[in-house]
Amino acid sequence: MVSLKDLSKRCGCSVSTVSRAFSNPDIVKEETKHNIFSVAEEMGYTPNALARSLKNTHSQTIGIIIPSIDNLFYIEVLKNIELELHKRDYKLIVSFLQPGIIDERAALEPIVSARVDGIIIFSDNRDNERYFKRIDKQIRIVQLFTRPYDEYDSIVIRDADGMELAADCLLKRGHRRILYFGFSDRVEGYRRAYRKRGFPVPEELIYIEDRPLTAEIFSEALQDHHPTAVLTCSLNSQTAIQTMIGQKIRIPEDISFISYDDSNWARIMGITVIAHPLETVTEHVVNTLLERIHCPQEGGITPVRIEIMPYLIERKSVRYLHSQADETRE
Amino acid sequence: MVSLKDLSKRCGCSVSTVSRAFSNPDIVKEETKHNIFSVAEEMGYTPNALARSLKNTHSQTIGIIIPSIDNLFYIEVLKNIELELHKRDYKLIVSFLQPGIIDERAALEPIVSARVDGIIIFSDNRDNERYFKRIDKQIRIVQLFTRPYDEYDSIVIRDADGMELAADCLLKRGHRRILYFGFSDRVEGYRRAYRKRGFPVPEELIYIEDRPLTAEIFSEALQDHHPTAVLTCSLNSQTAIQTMIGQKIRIPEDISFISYDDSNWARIMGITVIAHPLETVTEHVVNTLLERIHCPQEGGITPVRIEIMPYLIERKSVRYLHSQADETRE
DNA sequence: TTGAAAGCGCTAACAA
DNA sequence: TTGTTAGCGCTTTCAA
Repeated sequence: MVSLKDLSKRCGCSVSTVSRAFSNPDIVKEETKHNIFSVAEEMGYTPNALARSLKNTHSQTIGIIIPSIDNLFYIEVLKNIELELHKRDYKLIVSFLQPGIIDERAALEPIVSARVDGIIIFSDNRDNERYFKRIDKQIRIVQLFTRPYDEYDSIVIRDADGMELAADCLLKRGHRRILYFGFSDRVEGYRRAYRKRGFPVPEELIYIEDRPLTAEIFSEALQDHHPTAVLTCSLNSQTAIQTMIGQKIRIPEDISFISYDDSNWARIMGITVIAHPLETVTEHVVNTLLERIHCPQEGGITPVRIEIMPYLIERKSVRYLHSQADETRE
Repeated sequence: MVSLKDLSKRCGCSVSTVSRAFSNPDIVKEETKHNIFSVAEEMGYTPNALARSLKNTHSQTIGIIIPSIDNLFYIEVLKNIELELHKRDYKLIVSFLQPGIIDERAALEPIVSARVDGIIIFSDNRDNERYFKRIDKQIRIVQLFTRPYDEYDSIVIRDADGMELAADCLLKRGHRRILYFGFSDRVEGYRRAYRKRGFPVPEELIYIEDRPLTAEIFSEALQDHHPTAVLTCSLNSQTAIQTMIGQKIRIPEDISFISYDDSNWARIMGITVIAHPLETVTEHVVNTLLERIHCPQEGGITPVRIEIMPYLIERKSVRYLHSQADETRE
């Protein structure tokens, strides 16, 4: 590939002059510069970012590690982050996790090797604490959606509050028997919604699951508790809706439904959801990371902790329950 | 960050010995090697891929450019390609296109600058032919799903054949009035299916659209033609299904439906689809690309052209139309 | 305004 | 088995 040296030969000037023409054009004579540019164009020169990065101590590259969880939101976030980084002249190295095959550590290694300027992670545990500690402080790290490490910057979503929003939306419409399938860290919002309205929390309707929900478990729960509404998280929501469709349960006529996390199918089917502000997330991630990179503060860094509030998108999956009588009739 | 030089000082040997310990361990004495490794571990050494790539002439990096079309299949492909590349010690630089903001050319530049060993593109035109021509032959290019450039390797899907599969599935079940919304390159399959069964092709039911379908257009078509079945492509499918849900049209009781391209929502809603073999695609892309990289054949390269056959996934969105009588009753 | 020279971290040919 | 040396393509002092 054509290098500065090749250009310099054809231009009859030194390599440094050619270099300056690209990286510091102001200090080189118009004429020389024009000549260099036209020769560069003619020879099809593209700067070698590898060499440049080696010399400078930044690579204009960010690494991101996407967990295997099949959440479309991650992809939206990925896309938006890449778009924003591109505008700011950063490249993105992407690595996906795969349980049992590619773990965080395996994903991290090539990224560190590539001497990225920053890394975006979604870790939900400190399993690789030792490895993380070894990553040079030069490489900035920001945690997205989770906060296992106190020492890094983080952008997280206030999921419990989001869940409260969802539960309250249902409560407000007269629902009392709301079946909950989700993570333990969010259930507090569900309980809070009941308490704030002065209703007893129906603990028997709370299913805290760390593993994906199955159609069987869901059907059983439906039969056992006769809920008027269902509130579930991401992957669980898919199982729930699929099971209900299979059983010809109409939404919202038979059962009302809110899904935590927006998705394509929820939009298509008119399911009310709790969504996350994509642009806000992107903005915070990129800003936080790049600010750290451009203004490196050695020594005691206080990690930035940004919390983002989810919001409710009302569609057509929640029915208004007028009275207790109505509820009994279900 | 700690370098080979740092290690060599602490180990009391030369930089080359340390280098060999990592890249060619067989030719360095056990003892020396062990010492080097333990010191490396202790000092937290991670090889600098930038420097290595500069010296060698490959970067173990592939670039991929994802079009803005909101097709989940691209993402699945992306994920699988990354997973496979990771296994083979390649990193992936991802760039998304954004109409009017980031075009192919803008996406390509940093990737070429990063001196990737190969590029995966989804171009559907030759708009950037001149720029492509300038990309050093050292960087291998493979086109995925489309084939605008004759001179590069390509992996494409036999979409017309896939469409024939879909149309025939409907025809077989007694449907004759199949509304088609899709791209012009696939419609031939639709026509072929009719012809093969000896039915006249209902040209009035064919809507060839290059722009996304709107709910209005779709509703009108439904009213005008009273189809018994609908056959649509990717994004059009979403509009179609959403419109039908909105109008309380039952699938398949009122109208049968097949969507070209599988998706999450299709799975959830039990929609019969034409799907693409993800693993086959991934395998071919990665193999084709890496083979080219590892066995560079200078001079007249005959581009590889791989065609992949889509397949039908039958779910529950196609109804059996027993007789003409049935059809009239619709 | 330009050039010469050193060096970023690594590899590889050559010599020892 | 190891060390010396040159060089990948670039930037950046320092000097001219």
